[in-house]
Amino acid sequence: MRMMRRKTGQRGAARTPAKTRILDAAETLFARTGFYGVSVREITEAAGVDVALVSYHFGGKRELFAAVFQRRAQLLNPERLAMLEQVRRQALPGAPALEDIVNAFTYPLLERSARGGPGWKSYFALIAQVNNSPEWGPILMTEYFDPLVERFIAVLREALPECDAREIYWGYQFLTGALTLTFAETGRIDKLSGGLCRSTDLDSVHARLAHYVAAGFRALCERARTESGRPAPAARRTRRATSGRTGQRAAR
Amino acid sequence: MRMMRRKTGQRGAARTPAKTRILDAAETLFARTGFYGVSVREITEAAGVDVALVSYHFGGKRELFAAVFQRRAQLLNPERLAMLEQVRRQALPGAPALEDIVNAFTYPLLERSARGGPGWKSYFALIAQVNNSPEWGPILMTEYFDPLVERFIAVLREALPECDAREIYWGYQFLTGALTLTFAETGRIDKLSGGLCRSTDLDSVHARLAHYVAAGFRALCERARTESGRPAPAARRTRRATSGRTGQRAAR
DNA sequence: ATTAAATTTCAACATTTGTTGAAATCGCAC
DNA sequence: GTGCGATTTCAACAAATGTTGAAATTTAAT
Repeated sequence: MRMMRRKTGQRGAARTPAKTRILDAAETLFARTGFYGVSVREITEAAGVDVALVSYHFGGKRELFAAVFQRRAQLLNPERLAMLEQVRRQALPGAPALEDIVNAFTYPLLERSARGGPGWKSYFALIAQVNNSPEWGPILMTEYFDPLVERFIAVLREALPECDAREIYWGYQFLTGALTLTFAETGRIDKLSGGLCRSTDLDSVHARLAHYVAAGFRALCERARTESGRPAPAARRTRRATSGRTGQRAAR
Repeated sequence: MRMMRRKTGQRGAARTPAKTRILDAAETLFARTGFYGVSVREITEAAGVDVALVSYHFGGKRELFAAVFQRRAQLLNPERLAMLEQVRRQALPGAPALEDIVNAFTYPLLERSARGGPGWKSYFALIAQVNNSPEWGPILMTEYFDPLVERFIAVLREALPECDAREIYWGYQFLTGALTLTFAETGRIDKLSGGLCRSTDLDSVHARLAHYVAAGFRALCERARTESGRPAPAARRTRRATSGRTGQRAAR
């Protein structure tokens, strides 16, 4: 006889499969207190599922952690890549504006975190922690995001052809740092600003980050062009602060 | 009867007190795998000290964590504040350059992480994690750093008098994100750049970050000034990407 | 040398940790 | 229904968790 549909539906019901429920619960809890801050039992209880199923479905706690990380990455990255290529295509025969490149990098993330539901929100909070973790960062971020990042950096280089590659890498690093801290949504900016800004207001971030970062990139390239004379490690100078000469403006 | 000298050291020696050794070991290990990733026993074994001493000297594991966090913060912040005031004084009767303000914020940190010894390095890696943790960030960062941050933001506002305060708060948030990810030293930029950039090369960061951030701040203020007409949440726009008009340069 | 306080040691505590096998149950093609 | 593989349950494992109280030791002032 014909089986009924499947999925969550009413009646015979067949609720979401255990594997998915575990991933969902793990996502939430890992985002809250990190890998070691949650026990397998807490996860399975939150998922309404037996403890042993973690080993059965994933092999172990670490593999579950990686699975959580991978699940949404593989949804996200193709979309980001497509957006990047679209931006690139539209700018032909020239290179796209820096703002547009950065935007293709950040927009799919900000959009899902803002309006994709609580699962996405947890996921990005988790990324914020992993990205800043010496233990997990080099493993998970590298494995699941670096191929995409390399493509982005290539396009950035096209858009800044006379710029030393190192400036681009550092500029990208500053970008990720700013972006991931935003995802952490610790509420610190709320307190600092007395409620004027809200961590959860990712539209505000979307309106600002690309401008901020693009200007930063340009400043780095400019600096490299004009200051190439002095190697500029600085760090000795007890008295004068470093700056370049670009900044006197406000003091005049 | 007379006991022999002490223990390890030769002569009167008086090796570092247990409390300090615990803090040192905890700093290293917490930085590596976070609060839950290390047991009290691992810490005390690394410190060469009995387990019970953590409870005796600090009260418990959580209090130890906070103590680690506080120890160097109280060394750091007065110095940063002094540098900020010095920068401010030198610029009178005008306001300091943005680069100099940012530099007063970051230089004491970068300098210690680069040349202050392994303890400082661990400390900043720990900060990177705490700053991006929804669990600890709002507690520890706020308590130990926000008074200082408020002063910095006040000076930033002096330097950008016509700029909406919100731009400054967001600009600051992007700055901390970029800075703390740098402290994490995950080695990701090393792989990405094929060895061209090194996470540990904080002099490179020092030479770049202030320029990047200062340019970012200016771009935010400029955006607020010119785009105030459209509320600019965007997020719809399928075609045109955001950019301003500044970015065409490379495409020409 | 005597004393009292501060520090360190030791052993044990009740929980909780991740993982595992064997049994039970389910889904579904025959 | 029968049978079979996939999934779930249950109970238990050894190891590790943070904390504590009592005893031993060290430290420093008298």
